[in-house]
Amino acid sequence: MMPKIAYEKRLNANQLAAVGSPDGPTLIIAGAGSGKTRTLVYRVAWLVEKGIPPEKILLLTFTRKAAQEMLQRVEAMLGQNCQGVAGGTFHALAYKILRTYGSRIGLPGPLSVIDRKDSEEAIGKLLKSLGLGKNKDFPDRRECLELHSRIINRGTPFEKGVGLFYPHWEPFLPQLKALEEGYEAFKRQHCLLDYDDLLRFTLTLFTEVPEVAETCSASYRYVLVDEYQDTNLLQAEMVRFLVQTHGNLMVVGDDSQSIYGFRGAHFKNIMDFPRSFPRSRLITLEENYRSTQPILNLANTLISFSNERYSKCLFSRSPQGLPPVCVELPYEESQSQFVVQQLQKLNREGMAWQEMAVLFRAGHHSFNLEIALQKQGIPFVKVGGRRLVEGSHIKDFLSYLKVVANPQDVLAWERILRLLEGLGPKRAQDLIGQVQIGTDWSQRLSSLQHYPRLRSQMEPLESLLKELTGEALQPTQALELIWEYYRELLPRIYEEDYQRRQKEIEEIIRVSLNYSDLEAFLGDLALEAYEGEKTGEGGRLTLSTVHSAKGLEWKAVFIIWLTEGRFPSIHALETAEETEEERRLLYVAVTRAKERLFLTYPQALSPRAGGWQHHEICRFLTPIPKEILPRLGEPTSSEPSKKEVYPSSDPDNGFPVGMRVFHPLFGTGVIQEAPRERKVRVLFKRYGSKVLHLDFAPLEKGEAPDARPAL
DNA sequence: TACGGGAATATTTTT
DNA sequence: TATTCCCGTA
Repeated sequence: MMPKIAYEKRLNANQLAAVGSPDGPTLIIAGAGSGKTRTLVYRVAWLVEKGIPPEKILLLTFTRKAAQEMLQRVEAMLGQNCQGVAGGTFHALAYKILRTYGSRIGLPGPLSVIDRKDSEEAIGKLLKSLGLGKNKDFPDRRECLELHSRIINRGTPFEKGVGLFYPHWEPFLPQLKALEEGYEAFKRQHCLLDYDDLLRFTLTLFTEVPEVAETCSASYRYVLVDEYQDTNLLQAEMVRFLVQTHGNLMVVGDDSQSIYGFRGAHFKNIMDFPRSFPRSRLITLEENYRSTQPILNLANTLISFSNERYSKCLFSRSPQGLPPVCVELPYEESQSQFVVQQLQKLNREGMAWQEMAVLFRAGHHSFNLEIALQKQGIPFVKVGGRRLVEGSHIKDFLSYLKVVANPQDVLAWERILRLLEGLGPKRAQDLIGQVQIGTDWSQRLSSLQHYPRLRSQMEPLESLLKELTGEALQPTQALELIWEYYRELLPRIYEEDYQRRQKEIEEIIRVSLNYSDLEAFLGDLALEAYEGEKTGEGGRLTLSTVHSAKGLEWKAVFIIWLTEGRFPSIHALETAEETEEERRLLYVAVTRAKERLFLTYPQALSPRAGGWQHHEICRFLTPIPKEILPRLGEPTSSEPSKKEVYPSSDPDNGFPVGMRVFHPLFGTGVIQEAPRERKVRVLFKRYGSKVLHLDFAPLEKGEAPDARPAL
């Protein structure tokens, strides 16, 4: 059969080599913008054209959306349906496998995936029952979960992990250990899996039941993995099992874009590929089709200061272009103003909103800008940061469905119960108890009849649950029944903004239309693997965290908040390794831009600390020559005098021992001692004790900071 | 016990 | 900004 696609005309030599790779392992090192996605798309098309049944191809991507988009492109090229191609994230695949074979390792169904909020909830309960809840020095539930997850994803034994990653919590080791065991027991007892469990148990399954691994592997003939630099050890192991029967593996990645170290990813994975898979082919894609040369010059310079060795130097076909600029501004407000002005200017010059993006290190860095955009009526979507399914109204709403899918899910039961008026944490806890609420829920609920206030609320709830469990319903049908019940409660709970929340619930119902299987629906929601709003929806500016911007591109890109402590994040500077990852993160951000790139930073932090804190420009930009990165904006001379910021110069610096202080980056802490002038030792709950220069303001109750200087 | 209201507090990144 | 904490009241 004549191939429909003229591969030679549409691909460069290296891309072509990759697309036509013979069987066996292949590693593709693909620089930013080098047509990595394009190559994968053509590879899938090529395989299908060669007669490989689509369902024998497994495409593992970082998000479900990425997989969907690639497959759409394949279909467009071939004019042929490729829905059979298995695509999605490692976590989604793991969940599918565990639902099928989990019973082989003592995980009989139903299995519910719990998200981070649920995990925190569970840990919070345990903290309380272990009597650790009120100890202020003990890590809170969020911190406990972070510790737990980090240790699992690094594959470290528990005790060692605590000492290694969280030495200042080592005194609590026995309690932490008890908590850890309690958490594992809790999940197992109630058939709950957290994100880490999905990968962990899949590996356990593959290891302990080899024939399952073999079956899974044999159901595919070609495995393709995108963003391989961001896989962790567990995921790499999973891949190894999945290709064991055929060895046909193609991974694509870029060591310079490894930005998920906090999740245990290490670019060592990609470096070790040739050793793990002997006789593998290596193909490098260096030609950049995305950005102009001035932007690439910045990217190349940026990464050249890295301590680690990188092999690539990006070069472009479009040498012409405006240089990127770095703009210093006095305050956050001025930064927002500047960005808005430039956006409007570009838009007037003919650039559509969807061709532009603003990127930042952390979700909340865009708050101020969002307000400014709203004022100006600039349409935008925000990606990353807060998640739809983590809203408490969504969680409440879905709880009714969750208990149908998994009657053991006490987290969902508790939510349902607590929505009843007159039923608080205590009674909910009593009802649920330590035992499984399980199938006898109706009996338990009827015990509520004793409380007069609750009696009238019981009837609707019971009949809802009966309807839901009565006959097998489609997810959408079930949700509509629930909505009938829940829509009454919504305005009562969220008086202010229940309309926004109502819209979000309707969005969830819309998503459910694509599903006929309850578990799959809930799983995809928890794994963020559903198709949200249609992609390519027109006319909106994108605001995104850098992490969520991975793999995407825009004509004009703004990167904001390039100050020490924000970008790079103060939380990521403990080790040189973390700092290097921040550098790569900036590299990723910079390489998103096709034509225009603006880097901005305000010189002062928000005035919340009671004074204006002078802030340094991001360390990665300091050594960049002006020819590569021109600087705009005058350094402001309005640095506040020490007297304005620090109210007194008492012998103890005005910071007496025991006083609570607020540091804009470390949060609140307590002064332990003031050993020298202008130096204090402060104990921060989260970061332990630190000696700091007096560069922050005391926390004065009730006293608002001075009015902001006019811009 | 539940719950309202006001204050405190936390904000890295994602599955 | 938005959740979580804490306390007084019913």
